[in-house]
Amino acid sequence: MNKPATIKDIAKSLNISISTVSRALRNAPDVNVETKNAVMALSEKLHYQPNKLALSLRQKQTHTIGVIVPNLDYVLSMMVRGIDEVALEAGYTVMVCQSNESFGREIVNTKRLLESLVDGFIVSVSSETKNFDHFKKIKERDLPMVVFDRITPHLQAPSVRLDNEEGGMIATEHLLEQGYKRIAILAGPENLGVSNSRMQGYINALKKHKIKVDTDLIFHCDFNQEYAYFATQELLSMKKRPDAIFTISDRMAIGAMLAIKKKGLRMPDDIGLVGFNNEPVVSLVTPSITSVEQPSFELGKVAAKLFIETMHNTENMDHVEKILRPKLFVRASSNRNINHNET
Amino acid sequence: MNKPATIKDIAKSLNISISTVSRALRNAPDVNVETKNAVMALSEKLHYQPNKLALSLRQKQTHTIGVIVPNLDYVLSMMVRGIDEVALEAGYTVMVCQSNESFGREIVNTKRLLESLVDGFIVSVSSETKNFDHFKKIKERDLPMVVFDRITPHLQAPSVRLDNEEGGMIATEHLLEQGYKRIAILAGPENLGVSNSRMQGYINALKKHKIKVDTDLIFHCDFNQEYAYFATQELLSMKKRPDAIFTISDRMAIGAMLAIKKKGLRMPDDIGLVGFNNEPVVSLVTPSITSVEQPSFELGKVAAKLFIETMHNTENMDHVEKILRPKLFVRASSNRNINHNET
DNA sequence: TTGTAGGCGTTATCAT
DNA sequence: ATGATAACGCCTACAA
Repeated sequence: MNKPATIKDIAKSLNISISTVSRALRNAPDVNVETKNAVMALSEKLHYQPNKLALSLRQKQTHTIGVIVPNLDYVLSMMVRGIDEVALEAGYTVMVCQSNESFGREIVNTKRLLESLVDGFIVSVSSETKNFDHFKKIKERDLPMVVFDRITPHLQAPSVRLDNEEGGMIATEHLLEQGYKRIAILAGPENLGVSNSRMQGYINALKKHKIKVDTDLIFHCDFNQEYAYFATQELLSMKKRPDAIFTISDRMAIGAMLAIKKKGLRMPDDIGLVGFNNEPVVSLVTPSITSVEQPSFELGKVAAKLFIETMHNTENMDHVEKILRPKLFVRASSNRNINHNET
Repeated sequence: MNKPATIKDIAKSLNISISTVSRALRNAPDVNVETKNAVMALSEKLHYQPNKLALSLRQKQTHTIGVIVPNLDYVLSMMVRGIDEVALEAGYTVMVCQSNESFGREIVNTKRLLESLVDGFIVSVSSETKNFDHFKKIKERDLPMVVFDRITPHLQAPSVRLDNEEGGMIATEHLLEQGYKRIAILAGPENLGVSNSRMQGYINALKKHKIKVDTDLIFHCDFNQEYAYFATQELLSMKKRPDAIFTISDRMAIGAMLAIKKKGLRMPDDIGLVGFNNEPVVSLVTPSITSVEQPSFELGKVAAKLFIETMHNTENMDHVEKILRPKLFVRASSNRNINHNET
């Protein structure tokens, strides 16, 4: 009872050939009803399950998708859940690897998944990655690959991403509408696409409103809370300090908030603050932080769907680009209207 | 160039037999140095990689560990990283499935992983699970299984967990030392082991300090922020309200904090608050929340190590139980000493 | 309608 | 030191 039953066992037990069993199981048209029933009954009884390894070996596909992500923070783990959901439904299993934002780790993960003979990849590249040769190996094997979230022009592949420019735009315009005049931006590393796009949105918004872009108000720093804290301290010690800060992630917004509080400034009165991602934490802190939401779960689903299309499609789809729209959630940190009405 | 090379290709190309190639590759002792070198060189050139499916099929093991977790929140994702770390080093690949705290989903995941022919399981059971038949199938297949974090007496298997009783104990004693007299506890669902253990620790601490346990101060509610919010509101509207609350998770602590603030009470003066897990969020809110930390990453590593031991060990290890110790991080929400010195 | 045989990529057991 | 062969579990021409 402890080793799984095989078609061979069934065949022997029923005194028929293996191929007949095989046919019956996959109910081929040309098999006698009686034998089919007999096979079905027995396979049921023995809890027969086809051996995936044998199948994969034979069919040369594992029905597995390799997913590589830089980390599993709130946003990405939601995206992965979206991917998982769609993949499962389509009969695929998902293998998730974290690169921990490390280039080396990303290479190792790619290699491991390639060795695991996944049928294709859904990838979000690490912030450290500047060389893309390891991904080219995927193409060389003719495996489908979809990039999502952190996309890059260096990779020719169908992609799914947020309209980060619009995200930067609506965040900045919101601050302008609230009457803020000197809006600073805490951007991420200079080579990171999402960061640059959000910053471009910020610049576009300013231009649209005929406001001169002041490069002193543009700050690049690492993608985390600590750096944002120190960067904000610098910003706040300028002779003409900004009266609002837009950070391109919520983690950075938290860092900025700590620096603002330490300086003794109040939000939204003295200074406005807007983050990005709309993670749960922004509504837990005081004041709650306005943030740009991206439809992460949905984005993951779209990525998986696109992958499956790509897989079933013979023609090249590298040019396909799905772009989802962000949405602003206004909260206390930047809302002068509401706050004035509060007790 | 697009299909991976096989030993067959190498053999043909070198005009030697497949088995010789196989031996050379795994550098068996009885193979001519020259041929070995030739094989090595060519396999290098062709980027030969053994086909894992074929290997697995042959050896009847996939070198894959199935991991089932109720969710991927902060604590569990750290644990999974710990598992991953050790597993990788030992040559295993990890397949992670989330049950989303759902019994049905847990069954499906078990089934899928079983079908994927994983070599064994590392499991943390969902809060909804009361029937364990699906896990018994694992045993029936003679596959090793380690349970971690959310363990249960219903499952006979080696286990790794936090000393939750001690966690409840140190949290409660800390509150007592800070001078709090009427300490309430927000516990989780009644059937959840971790919850009961932490509560037992709470009770033990009270008993140790000769304080009568008041069942009115023991509140069971769902494991999340919202329920904790409402439960706290109820607690605070008692005629003799508690002067401290110990919640068995940080999420619940946040809920409690919101209710406390809404009621206009101040922490730590009017009321003390201690959470559990030491998630990053507890140091971001105001006031920061005292919390019991569990060594999650370490716990994951221990679980994986135990798994590998179990796998390589013929004798039954079901009785083995590894217990890690918690540590209290004192913060503003319960620290009357420090806070009195603050401006 | 059913059975035979070959193959997916690998290793292990025999021979040679 | 090397080769032929069977086997892992399954599928699919092809033959019967």
